[in-house]
Amino acid sequence: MMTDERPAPATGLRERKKQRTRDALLRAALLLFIAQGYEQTTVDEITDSVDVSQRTFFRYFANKEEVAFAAQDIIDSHFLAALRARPAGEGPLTALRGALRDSWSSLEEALSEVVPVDLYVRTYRLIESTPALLAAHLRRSAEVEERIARLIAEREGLDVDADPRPRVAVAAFSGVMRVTGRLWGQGDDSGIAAIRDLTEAYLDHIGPALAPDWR
Amino acid sequence: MMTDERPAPATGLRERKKQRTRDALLRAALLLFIAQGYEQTTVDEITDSVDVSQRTFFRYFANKEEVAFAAQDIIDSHFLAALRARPAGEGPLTALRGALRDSWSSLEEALSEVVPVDLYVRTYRLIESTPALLAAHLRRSAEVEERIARLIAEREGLDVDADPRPRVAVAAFSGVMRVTGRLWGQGDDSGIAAIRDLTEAYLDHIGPALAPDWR
DNA sequence: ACACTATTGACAGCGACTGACACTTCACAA
DNA sequence: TTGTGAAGTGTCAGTCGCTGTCAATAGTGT
Repeated sequence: MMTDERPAPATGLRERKKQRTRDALLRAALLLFIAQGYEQTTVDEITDSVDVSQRTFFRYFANKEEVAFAAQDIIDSHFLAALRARPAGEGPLTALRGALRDSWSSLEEALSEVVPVDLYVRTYRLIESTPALLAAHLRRSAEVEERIARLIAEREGLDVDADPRPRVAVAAFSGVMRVTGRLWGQGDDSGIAAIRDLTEAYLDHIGPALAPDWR
Repeated sequence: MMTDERPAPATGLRERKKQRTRDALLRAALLLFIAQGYEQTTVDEITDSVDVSQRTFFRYFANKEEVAFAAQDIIDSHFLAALRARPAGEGPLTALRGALRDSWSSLEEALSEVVPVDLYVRTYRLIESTPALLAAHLRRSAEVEERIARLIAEREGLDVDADPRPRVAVAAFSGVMRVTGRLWGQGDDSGIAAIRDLTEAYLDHIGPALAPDWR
């Protein structure tokens, strides 16, 4: 659920052991999901392949869904961090686009510490094509949007609940990102560069698309 | 799941009986959801209070969620119908706003044939505040958005997959509607007029919010 | 009145998830 | 180094959403 704090130095043997089982569960789950589909994979299958009890799985992940969003968690907090790092002088949309660029560039590195990048890409496709996961994804995204809106409002010294602009801007921005994310998942080119360029291109159309007349 | 066709004249006694059990299940479920919360209500409770078997419930509704969206179904198809009815000459955003107006005005009547309006309002609040239902709501909305985008593309004689503008425009528009829907659910004034005015006001901010600088 | 078939109830079973409790294993201090 | 407390885990039993099956019942058209 979007951890903001770093996992702490991990001192004892106990900690390391925990980390290892969590990793094992995560990878086993994602591989199984990709191989057989999300709903076709039972929690028992996951835990059997890691040789822990089913109960243990639910001690690490609140539910079966959550394991599918481990990578997305990182991406989201990565973006939020990038946004916070943008210079205060920038306008809202400039900051958002800048944060997008920044987070794309350093993403692969941060991501691969937890999950191989190509595994993430295939997981993302799975999320987009599995109704239950897509629903969870959208709900999570809504939470992130709210946080982004608050950040933007803060940058501009506004009250989110009084001025509509922060939420409206973020809604438009996020809407475009949803569209490009979906298209990326459906398309052939699954590289990080592809989604980045696609998003940039679509963001450029946000102005023209809102013109009263397209002709 | 978004019925486009009218329920047909309903001839036989059999049909009427079916309709009655469906209605009974629907109302009983919504009342229980509102009274005790969605997750705190079991399907058995619903069916017991209508005196049918649990199996019957699942013959009328694919899952427990679905029953919560019966009203939303009507609203969505109502809006789509309104959009289709807008004159071809209008620009995309004008048509969307027009459709919004049109559907608000005739909504209460169409809605109350299935569910009392105040029951719907309380159900909506429940959806917004119940994570599982919110997720389902967002996924359903995403489907509606796709249909809207296709309609807009059709109006403008464009290819949805080639020109980004239809999806981008709809994404921005829908994003704003999500925001206002959420605020409406949180606010005190739960009348239809309130959400209508709020949405109109927020839509007016979509241009300014996208300006490079807000100062 | 008579077959025909749509609708239902009863029952069994699966999979996600939870609470309770006992057991193992690490951590830390005496 | 050893004893003690706590953290982590496994086992078991149980709830709830949901599905398949099959026999019983109740409208329908002749």
